[in-house]
Amino acid sequence: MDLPTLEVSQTPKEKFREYLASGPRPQRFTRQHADMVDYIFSKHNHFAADQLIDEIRQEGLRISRATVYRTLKKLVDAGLLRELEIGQVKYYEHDYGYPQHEHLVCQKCHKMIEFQYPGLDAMIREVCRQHQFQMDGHSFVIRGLCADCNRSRMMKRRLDLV
Amino acid sequence: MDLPTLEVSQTPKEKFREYLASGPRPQRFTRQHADMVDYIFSKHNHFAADQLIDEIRQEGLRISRATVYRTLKKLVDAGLLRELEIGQVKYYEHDYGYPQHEHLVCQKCHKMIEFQYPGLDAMIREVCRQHQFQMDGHSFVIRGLCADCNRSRMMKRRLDLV
DNA sequence: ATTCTTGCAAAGCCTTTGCAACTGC
DNA sequence: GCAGTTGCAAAGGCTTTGCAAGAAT
Repeated sequence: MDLPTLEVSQTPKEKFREYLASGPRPQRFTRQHADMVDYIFSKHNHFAADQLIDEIRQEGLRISRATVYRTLKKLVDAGLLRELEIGQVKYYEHDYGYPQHEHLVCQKCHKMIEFQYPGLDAMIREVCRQHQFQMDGHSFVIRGLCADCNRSRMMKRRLDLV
Repeated sequence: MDLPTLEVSQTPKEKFREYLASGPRPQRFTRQHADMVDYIFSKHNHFAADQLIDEIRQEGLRISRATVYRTLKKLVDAGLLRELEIGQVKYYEHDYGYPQHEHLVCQKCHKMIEFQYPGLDAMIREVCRQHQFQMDGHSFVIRGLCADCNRSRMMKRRLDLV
């Protein structure tokens, strides 16, 4: 978490419960839902489903793989999580209470660095207007080497030349 | 192909052959390689591996699924194709002789609309500089409904209200 | 002749799904 | 009690890989 969090009036759990209850066919709020929201909003920023499953198990919580996948989808619909597609894998991060941003992804250490760029939002809206395109979302990822990995590669190269 | 093509001095096939021949371990230029480059640069702009396999078959060319995947990877390394990751699937498009651009992807008809935005490149470089990030590439996709699909949805909604 | 490439089928990875048992409301 | 949820295991979609046979240089 690099960026400042926003003020929010409800806890994530309350918001999820509300989302589930509303709608034409109310959905139920289960123990598994509660455990997942509690865990996710106590820690993470970026995570893949598989990582989450491992960590949840280590925490002693019992939720099946299928339920984790199903609940992640609901959390995205509820506006609590954002879904990022990086490589072939879906990653998730907090959406509720956290500002929109883009990512630099290190191809070596897989670190994800968040950034915001002032003009980006206006740019996106302008492009959509020009093409009469009704935007639903976007993904913007810059791949490469982070400062640390780049530095260590430089070091290695210097040593190799000796 | 919406954007103007660039002047290039070599044919894609020549460029691929050259790429394969150079390097510490020269690779071979096979009939399958030639057929794929010929086919891809005679037609497509955007395509997934599976589409390509179907079309290649219909054209009467015989190349196995494994070889298509392996050759696509080489074509990307050679700088002839760019790889786009959209959803869980990899798409490919011409890189050689075609300018850098971004995509609007319609979630209904899966149309891909290309766009260029003047300030984008400078923006990316600026962000990388700030984070001392050594960029290798980027992907920028805006999801939503294209003008056509949006229009037809409007129509339908209007009819539903009658 | 040597080394790289092909084709096949099998495995891999991540994610989704059918179904019977279960549980929130 | 009714409808939605869980867990399991199996299937799904896309991509990669091991290996023996084949082809380019």
